[in-house]
Amino acid sequence: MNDDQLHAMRHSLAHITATAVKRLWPDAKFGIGPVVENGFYYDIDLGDTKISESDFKKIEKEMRRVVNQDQPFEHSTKQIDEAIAWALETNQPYKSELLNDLKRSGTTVAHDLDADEMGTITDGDAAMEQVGFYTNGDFTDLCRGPHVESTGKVGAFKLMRVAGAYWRGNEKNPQMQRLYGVAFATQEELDAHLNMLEQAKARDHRKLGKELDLYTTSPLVGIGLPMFTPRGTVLREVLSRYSNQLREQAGFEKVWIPHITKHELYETSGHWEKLGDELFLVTSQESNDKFVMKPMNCPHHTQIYASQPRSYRDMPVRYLETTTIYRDEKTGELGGLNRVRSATQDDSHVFARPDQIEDEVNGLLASAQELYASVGLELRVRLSYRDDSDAYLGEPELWQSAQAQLKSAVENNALEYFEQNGEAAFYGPKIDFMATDAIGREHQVATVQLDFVQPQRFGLQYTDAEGGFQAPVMIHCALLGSIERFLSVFIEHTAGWFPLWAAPEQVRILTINDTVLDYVEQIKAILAETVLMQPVKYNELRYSCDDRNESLGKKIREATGMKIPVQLIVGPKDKEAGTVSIRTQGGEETIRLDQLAEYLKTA
RNA sequence: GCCGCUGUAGCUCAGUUGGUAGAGCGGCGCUUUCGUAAAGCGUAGGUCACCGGUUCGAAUCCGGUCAGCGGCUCCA
Repeated sequence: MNDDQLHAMRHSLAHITATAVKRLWPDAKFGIGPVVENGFYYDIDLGDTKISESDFKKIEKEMRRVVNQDQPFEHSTKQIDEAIAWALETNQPYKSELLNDLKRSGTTVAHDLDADEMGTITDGDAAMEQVGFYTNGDFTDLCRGPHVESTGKVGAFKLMRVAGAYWRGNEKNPQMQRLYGVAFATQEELDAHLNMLEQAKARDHRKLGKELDLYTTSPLVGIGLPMFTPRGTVLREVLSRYSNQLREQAGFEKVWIPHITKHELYETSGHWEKLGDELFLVTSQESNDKFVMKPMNCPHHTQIYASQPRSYRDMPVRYLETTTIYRDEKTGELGGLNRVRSATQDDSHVFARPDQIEDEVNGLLASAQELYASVGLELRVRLSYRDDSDAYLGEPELWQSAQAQLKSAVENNALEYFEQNGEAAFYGPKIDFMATDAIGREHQVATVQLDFVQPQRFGLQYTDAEGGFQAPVMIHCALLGSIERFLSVFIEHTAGWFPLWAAPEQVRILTINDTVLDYVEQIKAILAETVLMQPVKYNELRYSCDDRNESLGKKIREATGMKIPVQLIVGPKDKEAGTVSIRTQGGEETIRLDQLAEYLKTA
């Protein structure tokens, strides 16, 4: 089956869903019913009646009945005014609205329409004379098609969920109920899809976050404000250390800034307008100053740069800081670690001369590549450039040179990339990194952004060789992005089986009985001296010992449940032979105790 | 913020048409000292998310609040 056929099939299922809903609720008013990834949906308004998932059984049953009746999809056309009359007669106000838009503009696509006129009645000249309809059985719908021949030819489907959706995506409009379904050509493909969803659910970072004891939330603290347990904190710190280490090797220096500031900082930077209601305000009982929680770090860092005069010989100046920003996101958006109100960035800012952009970006890209290779995520990048509009600030020549330098750096690093004009921020071009995880999902992670505007707004300078003053270019970069978001990706990518260097608990000794406790002390002495140097330097081994009075089977079960990468099983035989039995995901092996440190360092 | 669903022990979940709670795991105690995914016995845990209403009586019905989940919208 090709994509067009699959599309027709899914689209036909949207009609069949509407047919079934219309049979069950004859007063149903219909919005639109398009094809989406893996399936389709239909927007429905049942007035005060609400469909819930408990209704799916009977809707699906009715859908199957329609499918079994194998009703042909019959195409027909109506004159536009005739069609509008049809919509009024059949009490379908949403269809009527769409038809009026078609008549006026020849399209129903919201952003192609005049916002004021959208959905209003028109009686002028028609931009479109005739509109298409499809009829199956007793159900007729305004539709461009195409459809499969008849309702019997739709493959395997399943209703998935119902959700609120505003008519035409506008929150001022009535909210309809959106009925989602998935559909595939065969039952096998549907099962495979449902299976993939199960898998995704099994590795959901919110589930694993609890099972592996990584982070928690509390209604007393507030939603979107996660707290990290000792295990989760190890992950945060080891990732942050790695990210920082990569940049420290490239000449970055750590700085530190407070988490609140007078709001004037953002008036100067230009963020005050832009971030508006996303800012957390902090009231001072001592002064009249208006303070805010920092929603970003760059303005603070500019003030460190500005704290002393700079020469062109000092450039570039590179600052690095892992620190938390606060944004008051809409509550309905928050959840897990993906979207939070307190996000920790492994942030860095380079203040560079324009001719240094390529070298600096080059170094950052190399760091990103090393980091993502270590965590096993595949990267590709998007280069976002300006277009010809005047929405961008900064000299066009500077833009041109900077964009060329970015591209050159990307090519130099042999990164897979694509370019988009018109996607740059108003203050500069950027590189966004997309990482593909183990089950094929793509996530936005690191970014490298050039900034021509903030240096100007803050009046940053350096003295050039002729004794004149020049404005530096800022290069913003976060390799992990937000540590919280990165962790959600990392957890789901690894399904909680972190690589040895990152695992919160790397090694657990499991004893078979109490006769080996003295031997365990010898093993612990070795582990205590073992320090991993790759990929993170000075990564002291994190280990524990389960010497409880429990069966070995149970200890293995628990350690495996916690996804401890290396389990050392120690019994009388090992003690006698001077060995340890190593159990990993890859299998079991026995090595001599004097080989243990080397084994772990090279694992 | 809006719509829908959900909220019972630390965890996973039962709980009939309304008659003030139950299992497994986990915890604790005792016994057992065991070789690759759950040893045996005993025992303690709950203001059924919270607040209010209906009722002789509410985990159960109704309303509100909070939180979780799925979407919409917003942001990139």
